[in-house]
Amino acid sequence: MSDATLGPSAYIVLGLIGGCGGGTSYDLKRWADTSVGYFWTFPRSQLYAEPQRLVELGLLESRQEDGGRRRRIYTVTPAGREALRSWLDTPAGQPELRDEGLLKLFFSTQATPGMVERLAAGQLDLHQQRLAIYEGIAASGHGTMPTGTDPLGMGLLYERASVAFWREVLAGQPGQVSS
Amino acid sequence: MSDATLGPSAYIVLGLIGGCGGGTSYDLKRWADTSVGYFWTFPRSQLYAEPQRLVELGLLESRQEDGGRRRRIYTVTPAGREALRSWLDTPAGQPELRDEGLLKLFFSTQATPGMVERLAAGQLDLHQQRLAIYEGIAASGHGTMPTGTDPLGMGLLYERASVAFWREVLAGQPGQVSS
DNA sequence: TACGGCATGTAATCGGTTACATGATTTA
DNA sequence: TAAATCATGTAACCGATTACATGCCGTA
Repeated sequence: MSDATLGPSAYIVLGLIGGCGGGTSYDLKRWADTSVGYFWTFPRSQLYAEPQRLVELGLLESRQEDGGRRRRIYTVTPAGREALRSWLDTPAGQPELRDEGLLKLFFSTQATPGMVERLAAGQLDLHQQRLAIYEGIAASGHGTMPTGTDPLGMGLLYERASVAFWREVLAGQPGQVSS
Repeated sequence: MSDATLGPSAYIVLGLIGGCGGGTSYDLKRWADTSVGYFWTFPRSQLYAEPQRLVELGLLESRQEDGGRRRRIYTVTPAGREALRSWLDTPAGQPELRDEGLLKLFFSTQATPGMVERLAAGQLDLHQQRLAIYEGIAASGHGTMPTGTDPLGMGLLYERASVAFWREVLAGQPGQVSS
């Protein structure tokens, strides 16, 4: 039971469905997009494949509508709830930045002149946008899910750090316009 | 040329070999472990498979030793250098946190009592260790690769933010020992 | 020359991504 | 009722991870 070899996305599905008391793959997509999707994305098709796997493992139950779209509505089984709890209690490993922008910065000595400046400007822009979104959510009180509210806090810290970092990189480049 | 559908690991290989003027898969592993590996990891076998793909694409050349271990030594071709440059000049996308610890925190309302405290303690520990490593590298002047030195700066900011964050989470939990 | 560990690779599997394809509702 | 969009899924491919398997080299 609770085969330890499930990936994080399996638990995301379990957690989302468990937290909302059941839903369809399409529901999952919408919930994810406005919550966990800010720091962990995956393609939509995953949200169709993963629940089926979980049904076969006995961690989810699916009920199919008769008429209309005949969509599948998933709910978590007791075994599923237990599997989630057990995963939650397993110590998490070291997270990785895995930032393509940093990667490019890392290899920038092999690049065309001016590349770092362009990169930094682009990254700065993206992080500022994301920061604005997070600040909006924080100001409006909360996200959509019943959750320990804190991950947003880390998001804010991370985006602020990123903005500061890329601004610094940009400032270190020759030839940037003073502003 | 320079098929735009190569993954980041392909460019890591190109960048590492390009930066060091050639080497074996084993060399790649060692270089990666002490540099880019701090924020972007992959299994060792990837460093054997990826170069072969790149040779077929004409981005790397391989020369095989005659005697001894008969290992393959890779060097970057002009086309490879060009492909790397072109990738470096492509704007990078939004990075994701993809932090399993945050994921668990996010779903912590469905967990066993005390889980958040255990999680936070574990994460705090990991981040403190990693921060100490980065500070050591920063103090000693530099890493092993000829590179734009800056990614380490982001690593420091990120680890400091993480330490602050998990400390905060821990402080918000009932029942922790005061220290 | 035997042994231990360093070094080097291959094979099989599997999750994740892209691309494709269709049906249901709504609204003009 | 036609068009547009929302919603729902499947199929095929490919990169990445795990597991397996073996060969060289220094040293005792």
